[in-house]
Amino acid sequence: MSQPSNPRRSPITIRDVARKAGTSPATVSRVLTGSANVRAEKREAVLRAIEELNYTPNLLARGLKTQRTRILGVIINSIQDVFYSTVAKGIQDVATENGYLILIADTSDDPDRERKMLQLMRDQGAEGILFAPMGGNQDMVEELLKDGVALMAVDRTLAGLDLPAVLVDNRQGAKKAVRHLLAQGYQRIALINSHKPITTYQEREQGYREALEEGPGVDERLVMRGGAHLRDGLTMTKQVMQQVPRPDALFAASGSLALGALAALNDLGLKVPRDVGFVVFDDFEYFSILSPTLTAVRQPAYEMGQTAAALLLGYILEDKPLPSAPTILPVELRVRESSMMQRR
Amino acid sequence: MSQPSNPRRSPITIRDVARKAGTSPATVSRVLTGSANVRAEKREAVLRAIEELNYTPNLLARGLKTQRTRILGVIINSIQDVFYSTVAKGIQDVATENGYLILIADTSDDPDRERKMLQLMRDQGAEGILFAPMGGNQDMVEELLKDGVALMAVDRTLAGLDLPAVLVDNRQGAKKAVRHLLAQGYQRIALINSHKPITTYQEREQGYREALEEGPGVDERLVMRGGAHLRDGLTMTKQVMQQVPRPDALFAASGSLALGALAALNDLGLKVPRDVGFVVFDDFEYFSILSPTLTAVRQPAYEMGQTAAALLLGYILEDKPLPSAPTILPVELRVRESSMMQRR
DNA sequence: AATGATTTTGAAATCGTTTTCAAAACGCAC
DNA sequence: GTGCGTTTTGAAAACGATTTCAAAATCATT
Repeated sequence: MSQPSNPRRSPITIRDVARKAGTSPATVSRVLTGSANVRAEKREAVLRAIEELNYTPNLLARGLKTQRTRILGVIINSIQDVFYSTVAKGIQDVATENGYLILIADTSDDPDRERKMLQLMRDQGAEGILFAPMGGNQDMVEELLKDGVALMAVDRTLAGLDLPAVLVDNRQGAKKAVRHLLAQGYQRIALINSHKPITTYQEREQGYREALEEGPGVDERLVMRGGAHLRDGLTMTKQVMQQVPRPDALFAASGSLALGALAALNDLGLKVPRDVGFVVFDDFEYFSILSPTLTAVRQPAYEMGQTAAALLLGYILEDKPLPSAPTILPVELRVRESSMMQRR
Repeated sequence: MSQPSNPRRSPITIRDVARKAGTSPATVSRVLTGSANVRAEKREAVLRAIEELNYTPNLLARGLKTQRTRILGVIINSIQDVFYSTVAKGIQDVATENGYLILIADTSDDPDRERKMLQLMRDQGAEGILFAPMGGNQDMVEELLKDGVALMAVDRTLAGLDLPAVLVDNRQGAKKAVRHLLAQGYQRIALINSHKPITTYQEREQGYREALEEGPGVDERLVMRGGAHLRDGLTMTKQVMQQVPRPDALFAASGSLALGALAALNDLGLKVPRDVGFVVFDDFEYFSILSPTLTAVRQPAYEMGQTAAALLLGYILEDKPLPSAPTILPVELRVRESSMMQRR
């Protein structure tokens, strides 16, 4: 590996400031951090020198010494996904409010990548890490927790570990959605879900089941599980629509699955909501300008990021204990056209 | 500020490894970095010790000494914006390929925030910074360039500085869009644009003008400029639609402006494309499932991030010179229903 | 076996901060 | 002016790595 010759960091250090201000680095540090009092005139000399030299402290050096890097790590499935990028935005906003910067990485739901990123962020000195675990790394997570690394699960969690977490009420959200379809008069409600062992999908399915059990009961032939991509939603939907009698409504457990499902219905020449009612978990902005507009479960993504970051920073900065039970945020059903049964 | 007592970083250091392997830190460092040869048996002892102690080097310490932090900064307008998060994804992918992690921050197009973030990332040891400048900080950017900080503009740039940049061909894209409308038979094509002094908007307007000058000429009353938000698109559209004779087509200079414009047309009871033709700069995934589907200029966002990061890392890691002229990526017009004039 | 050339090694300096710790300066009372 | 208690200060030791430099060990050659 060649030794690159190009950039040099700002060469001015705390010694330069000290020299110019006619004092020692120790004193400069004291005015920098306010950790002890320094005589007014000296303080001003230092401040002046800082100003004139345009000095800013090297945060790496400071971090090395103090363990306070003011960096938080964020690991999510995909940064392009608007749900997660909204969560990230929430995290970022409270982070910068506290002078923190965020390292971000996505995993594409690959456990090895998650592992690598957890390690890397820790080594880079992140004071805390917020992540949406996809399972498969419980051993490492446990290890990290034991080592005292400030960890916080967002959106998803890991069963069996007492990992601090901020989640949304997936079960309740799904329940609301399905109850709503039932109330509209739909009877045979299919679930388009992912089979991935991720808590969100599992909880949504649970909610679906609970709602149906209050009424007509669950027909296992209508419970579909597959990949998490659009194309998976498409194939599952085509398949489930072959049942006789045909399902008269669909509950899609995620936005991508929903888009696939809609494409499938379109291919099959079925109209929403006339032929099939439709509700989706997760509300994208444009669902309200599609036609038909889509009934959806809205998740408080931004708030989730905010509260997760606030709790973690409270722990890091003020030693506030992290809640031992997950914080669960309520979701909201946004009723739109796609679930409005038209009586014939 | 209270001294928090909670976490401790992994307490095992290179000395521990050295001790366990019966050698010195220097040698451990040598096997860690491969910077010099060490006798096979010793190397193995070291490797074994590393393994057993589960040691990973403290990257802060390393970065302090070597200036090589393996961190890149990314500063964009909004991380929730799918265009920018796609750019970020492109950056991230080549970053992690090279063992780099990215610090990310958004600015909401606030110059002060941009300033602060540039400074912060530099102080945190970012080896390079990719950003989409909104103007207003040329002084600082110039300063940073002079200090030898590896900077790279993405999507937008600053005139007058020779700032390395990777951009898309906004002018050509707009030109294609407007030419297409003209070819479809539309005559009075209005522009819904932002007045912000950001290069992308300016170039798009330029392309619009150039295309019209090839044909019917520019009618200044049809050139609207306002804020960049959905609501601004809405008001501008309502306003421009009062002209007599009414515009028969709209070119929206951004996705948000387009959504506002569509809402306005809807309010006015005008149908696309029957009453007004419609093209938008920037293609969102769902434009192809709206009805009507929207004709749009697709920008290679992911590729833009990739090339920008690749160029910057080439410079940082291999001393490859940065191109002195901006790299300009081609865009593509995706023709869909909204621009299809129906002959009556 | 002795010599010199070459590799391999470890002690110590360094990166730029913060933080002890003990000395210096100050304030106040007599 | 002396003495004593406080503040204010700077020298030096961290933090955890890498790198220089010279000594020690190895190898090759005779």
